[in-house]
Amino acid sequence: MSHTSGIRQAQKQKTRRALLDAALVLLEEQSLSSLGLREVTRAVGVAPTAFYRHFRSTADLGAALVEEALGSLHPMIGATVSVPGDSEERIARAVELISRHVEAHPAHVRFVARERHGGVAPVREAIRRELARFAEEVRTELAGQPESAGWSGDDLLMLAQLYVDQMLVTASLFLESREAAEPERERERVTRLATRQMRLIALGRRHWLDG
Amino acid sequence: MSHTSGIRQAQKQKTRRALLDAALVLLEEQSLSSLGLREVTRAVGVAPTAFYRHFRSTADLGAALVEEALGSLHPMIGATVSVPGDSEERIARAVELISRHVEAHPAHVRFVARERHGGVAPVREAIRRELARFAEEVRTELAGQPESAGWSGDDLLMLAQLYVDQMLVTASLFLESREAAEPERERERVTRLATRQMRLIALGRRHWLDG
DNA sequence: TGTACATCAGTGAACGCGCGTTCACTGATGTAC
DNA sequence: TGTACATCAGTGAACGCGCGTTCACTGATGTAC
Repeated sequence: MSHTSGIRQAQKQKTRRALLDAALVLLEEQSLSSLGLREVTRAVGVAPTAFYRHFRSTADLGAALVEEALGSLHPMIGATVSVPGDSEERIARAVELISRHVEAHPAHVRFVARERHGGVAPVREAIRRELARFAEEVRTELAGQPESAGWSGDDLLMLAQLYVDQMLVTASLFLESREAAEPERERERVTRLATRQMRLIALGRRHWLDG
Repeated sequence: MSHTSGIRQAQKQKTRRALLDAALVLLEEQSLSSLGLREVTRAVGVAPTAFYRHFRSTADLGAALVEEALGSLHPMIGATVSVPGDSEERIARAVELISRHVEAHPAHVRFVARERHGGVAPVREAIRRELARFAEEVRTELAGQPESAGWSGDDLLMLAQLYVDQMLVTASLFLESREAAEPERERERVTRLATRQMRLIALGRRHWLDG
């Protein structure tokens, strides 16, 4: 019947998943441009040649990881911006969401942070494209808020990009906090820092049209 | 006489310089964790074993590059923050300085952007330490400005870190602009974007103590 | 349901290649007298 | 200034190793009748 059900397809998906997961683990300690095909298959327990049934190269596997990692970031960014409440509540909730996302998907976050400026051009380009899409979506969210009355589309995109970059910086700090001597204390320090930075940006936003 | 003059020392320094320069060129297209010792010596035209007269490993060479790259970033950051004039003039001058720095040291900027979250832990750590030092210096600069009256040291550091991250984001955008279809147009777009983002942050700074 | 054939995910041997590292060396430069 | 010895940046051969890729294969799963 279906081409995507059946025992054979299920088994193939399972192996593919295992390759992606093994790669994510290996990429915690190295970058994509030094990741070896044999390393990945060895970690999974299949023959090196099995790799080619799923990916053309490790760069190709990397492209698949971009889609997966930014797919998981997508709902988080949407939720971060569209949270209800007053400014202060929204900021607290946004920082909380970023923190939870890092706890839930540390390998994905690390991968994006590392490969965003990494040595594999197509992967870098794929991340750049996805982040540009995110910024557009954030702009659309922002445009719907009463605080954005009178803003040009251009200025809204400027603000959206500032938010997206700030989210990535914050996510990266949360990631590093996991390896600190006292992770919980460090996580709280980052929460406090990110909250105040967001607050300052929100203040700037509020007074943007003052002049 | 001196241990650091003499023909032998001069020649050694020249080879060391050549190794660093060759590495910087190679690192435009890949990351440190995949850079090979033989690659570097081949590019310079010396035997692979000559490498060991200068560095223990490519990671060690990377650490030397951190020092060099952030040493060149150091005066730029100081100049960016301590420029005279009113807020608008200072912002324009700061963005201009970042743009010029990227034009003058593109390989250094790329190296820092790439390896800040790269796969080589000691290099990552060295960059983190240097950027923390920069943030401290920016805080000191900010503390001397009249706009900072009434600010806590903690809040000033928060703002300094926001500035440092924003500078790196902007530098990275200028770097990417060099590879755009129309580099000059793209550079102007980035200038306009970065200027407005800095302006928004400056607005937030001005109203930080309002509440 | 049973049979005969097609598909295709994963195998395992083999390949040529470039890697990092070792070692004893060479010969120009430096030093002591 | 000249001589005799020490230093040490760079050499070149050799090593064992893991890499990516090829190829013909196997055998479980899928399909047609």
